[in-house]
Amino acid sequence: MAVSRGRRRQFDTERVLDTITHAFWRSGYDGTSLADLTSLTGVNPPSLYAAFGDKRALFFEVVAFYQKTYGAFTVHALGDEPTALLAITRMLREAAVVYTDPGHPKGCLIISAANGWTPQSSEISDAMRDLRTAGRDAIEAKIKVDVDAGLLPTGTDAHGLAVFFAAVVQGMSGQARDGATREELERIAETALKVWPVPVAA
Amino acid sequence: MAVSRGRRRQFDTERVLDTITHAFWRSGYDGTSLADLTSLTGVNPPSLYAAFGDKRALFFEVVAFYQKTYGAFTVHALGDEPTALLAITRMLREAAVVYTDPGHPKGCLIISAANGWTPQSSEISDAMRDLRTAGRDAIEAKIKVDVDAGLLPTGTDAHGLAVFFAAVVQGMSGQARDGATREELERIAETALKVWPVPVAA
DNA sequence: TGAATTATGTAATGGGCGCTACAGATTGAG
DNA sequence: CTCAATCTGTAGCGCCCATTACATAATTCA
Repeated sequence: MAVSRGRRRQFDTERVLDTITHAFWRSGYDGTSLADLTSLTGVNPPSLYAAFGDKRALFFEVVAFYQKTYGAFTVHALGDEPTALLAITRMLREAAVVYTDPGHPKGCLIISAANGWTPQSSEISDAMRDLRTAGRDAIEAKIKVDVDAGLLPTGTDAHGLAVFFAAVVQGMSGQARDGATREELERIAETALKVWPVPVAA
Repeated sequence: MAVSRGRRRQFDTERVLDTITHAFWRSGYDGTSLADLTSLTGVNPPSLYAAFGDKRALFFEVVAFYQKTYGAFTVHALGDEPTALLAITRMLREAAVVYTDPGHPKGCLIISAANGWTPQSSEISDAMRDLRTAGRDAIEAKIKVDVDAGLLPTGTDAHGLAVFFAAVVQGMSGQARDGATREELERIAETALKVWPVPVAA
């Protein structure tokens, strides 16, 4: 076993994966062709297939890469912050920054890159929808913890709030793709936070 | 001149346009093929081209039809209601109903059917983005009227509010396509309305 | 030095796409 | 009844797509 016997890979896998991530992020699953990827990366189809598998598998690798990098802020916000309010506040504020970063495509890849259009991408859009639903459920769970701890009123509708903030994030991604600025997205975030069940401390 | 000289059209144009609208609404511009449309309507490509022009022109006819029918509620809400609060309230509540109506695809066609994926649909997605921007500007104008009339505080950020509600509508459409129910969308609407600058009368 | 193994580049495959040429069908005008 | 005009169905066009067969280059093991 040990290390590589035959010819060595001529390209940097992570670098190529990053470039491909940008392509899928900008143009979506169906809108990105293998020809696009080879012309962007300089890597020919057989090498891409050997390294990542077919287009579907390649896209899932891209999603995993995206979740570890550009999209990691949501998991970090919900995981690191002590309260639901702090977590959601941080999540929305960082979304405003990331979704409008000039260094990469606008918005969120998981929200916009596959939405169930063509039959061949339906499996992929189902997976993306599941990821979005999981994010929404994570928000709901974070709120419920605070309700149970007495930090939020007993009658707080955790599910309703989670759906609301999930919609706000989805809307921020859409607005960013439509050309909204970071400042505009931050305004959306601050406005949305006004609905919080208890007064927000200054 | 007067009426038709040769063979008469064998299909009901409005009925076919409605069916095609549903197809584009469900599967998007790139995800809907001419073969799909012929199999759904029973009308063959040459007849479609004679009646509507090429795929691009057909889609624009679909958008016009959508705006006159399923999507008319936004224009009606902003045009008929006397105040910005009433207009936006009605718009969001009707969006919750329309976006989850089981009689047609979920969400909003103008928000979801063309988002700038493939090069051949970039002109179309540009047009859709312009329609979305026009809607956002209409909300902003409606708010400004109330600010000028003294119904809202002088310092009210009309643009910020408009961007926020545009994002909420966009998010509601996305949530609907992800499977959210009418009740969940209504919850989003009621929650969003809590951010209104002055207390909402019961 | 060979032989086995892995990666690469070229070029092709079958399939679906938007679109249309063409012949036949249907209608009104004369 | 004939002709011109319009619509319809069949069948195909060229193009782009994801995917891969094949020969060749690079590398390790014996």
